[in-house]
Amino acid sequence: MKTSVKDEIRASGKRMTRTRQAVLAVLESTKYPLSPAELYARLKKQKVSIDQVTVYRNVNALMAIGLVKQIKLHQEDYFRYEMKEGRKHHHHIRCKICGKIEDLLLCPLKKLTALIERETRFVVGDHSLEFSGWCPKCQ
Amino acid sequence: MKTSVKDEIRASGKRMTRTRQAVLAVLESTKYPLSPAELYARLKKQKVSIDQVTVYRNVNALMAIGLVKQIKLHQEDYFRYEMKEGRKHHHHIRCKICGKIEDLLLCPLKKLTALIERETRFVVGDHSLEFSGWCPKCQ
DNA sequence: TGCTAATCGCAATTTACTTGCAATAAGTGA
DNA sequence: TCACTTATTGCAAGTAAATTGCGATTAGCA
Repeated sequence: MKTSVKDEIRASGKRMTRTRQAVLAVLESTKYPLSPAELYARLKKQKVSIDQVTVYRNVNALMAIGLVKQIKLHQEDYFRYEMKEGRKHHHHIRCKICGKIEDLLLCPLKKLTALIERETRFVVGDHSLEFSGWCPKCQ
Repeated sequence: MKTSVKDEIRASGKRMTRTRQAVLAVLESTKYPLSPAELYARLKKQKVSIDQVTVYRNVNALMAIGLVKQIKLHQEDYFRYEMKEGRKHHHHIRCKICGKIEDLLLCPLKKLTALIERETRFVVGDHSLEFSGWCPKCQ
C-alpha cells in the first residue's frame, strides 16, 4: 500500500484499520470494479476476518474521501467499486454472458457537452457510458 | 390507445386487461420514463384500482414483448420504463437537484463500435449513456 | 354462456444496502 | 508507555425495490 493513500485517509480524519487496509489491498490488486459481495468473498478467501457490513461501510468511507469510485452497470442491480487513484477517466464494457468487465480508455463525449448545454439549457455535470456485448470466449 | 398495441399484446398470447390498458395509457401520455412507484401514484390519482405488484408485473410483461423499454439512471436505485413504440434511439439527462429528466436525441456512439470491437475483441451489443447536470430552474 | 388460462390482489420473500448499539481499537498527547 | 477520545467494528434488526406463491377473478374464444 502506498504511503500517500494512508496519508489521505488520515488527512480526512479517518483511521487506517486492519480491515480497511485489507479492503484497499483487494481493490488495488483488481483490474476491474468489484461489488461488495465479491470484495467480501475475496477477503474471506484470504482469511481476513471481516463482516459484510464493514465492507459496505469501508467502500462508502473511501468513496466519501475520493479514493474509490462507485460504478453502476446497466445490467446489474448492485454497485461496484474501483480505485480512483491515478486512473484516467474511462468507461466499461461488460459481457452479456459471463459478466466479464473490461476498461475502455476512450471517451467520445467531451466535445458533446457544449452541444447538449445549448440544446437542453442544462449545465452538464457528469456522464456515465457503458457498453455490453459478447466477450471473445462467449461469442 | 392505438389498435396496433392491442394487437401486439394479443399476438404474444397476452391479454388486454383494464389494468394493463391503464398502465399503457399512462406510459403513452408521459414524455419521460416513469418508475413503478410513479406509475402507481398516477394510476391511483386517476382512481384506477390496481396493486403495486400488478404495476411491476405489467411493465415486465410489456418489456418482454418489446413494447416498453427499461431504463436505469445512474443516480437512482430503481428502474424506469418508457414506451418503445415509434421512438428513436435516444439517451437522457437528469437534473442533480430536482430529478427532471429530458430526452437527448443525439447519439455519438455508432461510429465507436468498430473501434471498441477492434480494441477489446468483444462484439458490441448495446450501450447506455446518461448525462447529469443542473436544469435551467436549478442552476 | 361457459370454459381455460392469463392476470389480479394480497401476503410473504428476496436482495442490496443501511442503521442502532455496545464492544473494540487507532492514533494522540501526556 | 499509558490513558483517553472517538472512529470503527460485528451483530442484529430495519429499509426499499422488486419478486414469488397462491387462490380468486376475468379476458377472450368456442
